[in-house]
Amino acid sequence: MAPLFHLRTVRQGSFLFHEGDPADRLYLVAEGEVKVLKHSLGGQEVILHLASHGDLIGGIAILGEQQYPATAQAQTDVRVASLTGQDFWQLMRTYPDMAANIITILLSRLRQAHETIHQMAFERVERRLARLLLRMVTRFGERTGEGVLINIVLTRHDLAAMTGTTLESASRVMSKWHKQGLVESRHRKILIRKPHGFVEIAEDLPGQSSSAGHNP
Amino acid sequence: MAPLFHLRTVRQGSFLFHEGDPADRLYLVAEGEVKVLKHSLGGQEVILHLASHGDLIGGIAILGEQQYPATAQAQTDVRVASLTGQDFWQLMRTYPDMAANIITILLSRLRQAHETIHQMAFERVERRLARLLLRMVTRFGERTGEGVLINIVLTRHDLAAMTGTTLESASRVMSKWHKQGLVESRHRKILIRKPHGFVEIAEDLPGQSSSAGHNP
DNA sequence: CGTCTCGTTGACGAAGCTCAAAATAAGTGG
DNA sequence: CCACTTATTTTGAGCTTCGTCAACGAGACG
Repeated sequence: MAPLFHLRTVRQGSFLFHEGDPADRLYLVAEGEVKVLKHSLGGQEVILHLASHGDLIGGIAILGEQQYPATAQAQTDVRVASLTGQDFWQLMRTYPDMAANIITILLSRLRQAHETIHQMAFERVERRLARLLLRMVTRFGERTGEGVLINIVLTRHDLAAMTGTTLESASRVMSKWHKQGLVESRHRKILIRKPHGFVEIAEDLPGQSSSAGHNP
Repeated sequence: MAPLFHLRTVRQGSFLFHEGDPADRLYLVAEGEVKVLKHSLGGQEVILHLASHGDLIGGIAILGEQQYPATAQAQTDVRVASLTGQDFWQLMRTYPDMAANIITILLSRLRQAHETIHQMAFERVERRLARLLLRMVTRFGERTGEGVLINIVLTRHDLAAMTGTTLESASRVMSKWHKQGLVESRHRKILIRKPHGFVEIAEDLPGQSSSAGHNP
């Protein structure tokens, strides 16, 4: 089993692979965060997935397709195991339980992707961002005296790329929320002061702020 | 093996399950087309996937989640095999090669979903529609004397739901293309007269029509 | 021939993208 | 610690795409 794997450390900001590269290997994330993204012609990006421990990246290599359809970049320092598509199948045959694991992972990812499509079709930027922050809170949130800190570096650019909008729009919304006392920025990280406020925005609860119903 | 499966025929328009239903079974499509969709509060819908022979529907049941996150509706008359999540795992254990199959299917689906997210983030309605039609051509296209017929019933509503836009916008674009002699409607089906025209729209080729470059 | 679904078209407005510029924060080397 | 450089964020103004509301036309079907 050992020889099939190839362990590697990737520094923050480095790329595991770029869209269009020959898809020869797939990666299992052991530690850290990897973002999977796609670029537009104009240089903007969408983040399709933020992978953590146990996640599969570049799975397309399993299919024997020619090229990676997306780019993978380390969001933090990362440790990964990489293997070829062939070795992957070998591994599945040897340890059938792993196949079950992979299926589970893929199903979750698919559900998440569908959720994103749904949101992009129907929900406006503000709400998409609110939902994103709530998800980030459950994944990276740490209680502090002042609120919940999302303990990962997230720039406005990242937020925009994760919600399918522009840097400017993301900034505007964050800035508005800051004025309302909902969030705070702390060294590139986001501090949520009133988690409940975001639930109100994400779902359609009244809250006590600004515009009430949108259903005239 | 036989007793694990439960074969069923579903008539066009009927539902396999609705979003929110208890997710007790998953389905393998034997014949016909099933659309997987989600509704907005306002009653609009997005089509997340159009499943054909060999496809997996309601896979979420495998995870043991409580509810289906989407709705599945027969686009044509359909034959499906259904089984419980438990039986699914049983099946995987008995026929490990099936696991490989499922992984392959899920990876393709995930790639497609990512492609959709990318398009919704960066591309405008017209181009999304053009790409959709090209995909439909490769899947359901049949050469005829007048062009390529997409041999499946697709209303403007369907087109809108598949591209994440509104019925009106889809209609406007189709109508414009009709005037340009690119498409024709034939009993709820779409006839593509100039496939190459769509490639020009989908990619960013000049063609000889309307607005040229958008990159000033 | 009436009814129903589907498609077309127009007018209007708003969300959010683009372009532009300035302000702030974060690093860096001395 | 300060001066300087670079990255990030904020904010404004104008404009475009697209969604919304509304009305009408056309085909299908009993």
